[in-house]
Amino acid sequence: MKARILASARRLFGENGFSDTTTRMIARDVSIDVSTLHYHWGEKQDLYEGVIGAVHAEIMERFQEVERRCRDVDLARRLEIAIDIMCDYLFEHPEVANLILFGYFRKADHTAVLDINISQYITNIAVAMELAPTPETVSVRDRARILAVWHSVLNFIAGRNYFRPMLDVAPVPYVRVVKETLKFILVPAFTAETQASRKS
Amino acid sequence: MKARILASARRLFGENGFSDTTTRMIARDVSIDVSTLHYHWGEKQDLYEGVIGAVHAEIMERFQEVERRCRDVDLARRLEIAIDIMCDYLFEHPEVANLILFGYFRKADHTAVLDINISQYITNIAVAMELAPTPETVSVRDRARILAVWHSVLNFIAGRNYFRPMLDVAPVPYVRVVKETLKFILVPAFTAETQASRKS
DNA sequence: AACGATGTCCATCATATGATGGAAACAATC
DNA sequence: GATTGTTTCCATCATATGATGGACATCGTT
Repeated sequence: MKARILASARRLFGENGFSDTTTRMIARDVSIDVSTLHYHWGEKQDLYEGVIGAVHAEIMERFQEVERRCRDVDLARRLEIAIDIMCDYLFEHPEVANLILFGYFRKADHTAVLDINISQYITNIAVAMELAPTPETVSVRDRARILAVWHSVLNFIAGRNYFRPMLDVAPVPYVRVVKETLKFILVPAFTAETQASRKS
Repeated sequence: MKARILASARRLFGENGFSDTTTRMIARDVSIDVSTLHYHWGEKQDLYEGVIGAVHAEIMERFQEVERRCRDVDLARRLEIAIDIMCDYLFEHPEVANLILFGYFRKADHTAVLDINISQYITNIAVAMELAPTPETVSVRDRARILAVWHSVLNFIAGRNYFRPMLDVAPVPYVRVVKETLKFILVPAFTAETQASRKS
């Protein structure tokens, strides 16, 4: 039951955000009483943290997958692999994109465990892309650049119901358009610079 | 008074979103009673629409400025001008970035006037960049690409308190990092393709 | 000064929401 | 079958919030 509540909370928090999701909505979605929810998860905030924690763990798994599949591959291909994996994951779990973006806006204490640690994600990607040898040596520029792309992925997916009609494409092609767009923007930028620095 | 309420509402809605901003918060910010607020603006939703309307008008003005300053300038420079103008404007009015992003998530009727019409913005930029001769002829690809950059701008600014410490830069350099990052990503991507197509 | 229009505040209402206590159902162990 | 621990539900509370009605104030016009 605790797990069923978590799953429902994850979906609803993702759809409506923290404030616009009531404990009663979640309870009704699972067909239980509100007090049962509180029995298992304590207060609303605790349930929310449970959701964030689970999502965080999932994302870290995906990054490890990126790292595994990027070994002995050149930069352009590494970027493509990273985009493909993250897009596939997020399109399959679109509530994750929403949850992360909602997190930006929460006026909570951003030092808490509650927060999804974006910095960690960014650094992980940078290292997986071999833009730097270790997490400590990732430059501000590279982090900012990865961040920009990470934003784009999240926004394309969190705002899919908004942007898809605007682009006038069906759901399946939309995935393709998003991937192509990201690759189009990202790959030339990074590979061009790397080639230039290698020439010297 | 009506204007003072609007200004306060704009700031607070931008900080907290629609649901987490109460009419009492706004009233207290302007040092008036809640009923005075309702007297001037009707229900909360109407006030919110007032804010969105004002912001929308402001943004359209900026796009016209972009268009003016982009005449008789080559593509790379046009892109830089657009990024500079929009970044300067949004860094000066960061609540605008928040309001637009909050709009993505609102579960409202997205056909209403309430919505900030992103599609219109995107098309306007594409035409100003001379990626297409008329608004009707802007391709899906170009719209998606502009959209991706537009996302990045908004996220960098809406999430500035989140990302700036993460990048470990001071407020002033942060603006520079954001602009540089956007240009780094955007300019090569678009100019490379244009050059390629012009070569043939 | 009288009057009406406009603006502002106080008191109040109805509702939604987070949360809890206690009773009842259920399950496991002896 | 009794006992104990766990889970679920019903009833209820305290509070926050959107919203309104009516009284008072302010100001310009006559």
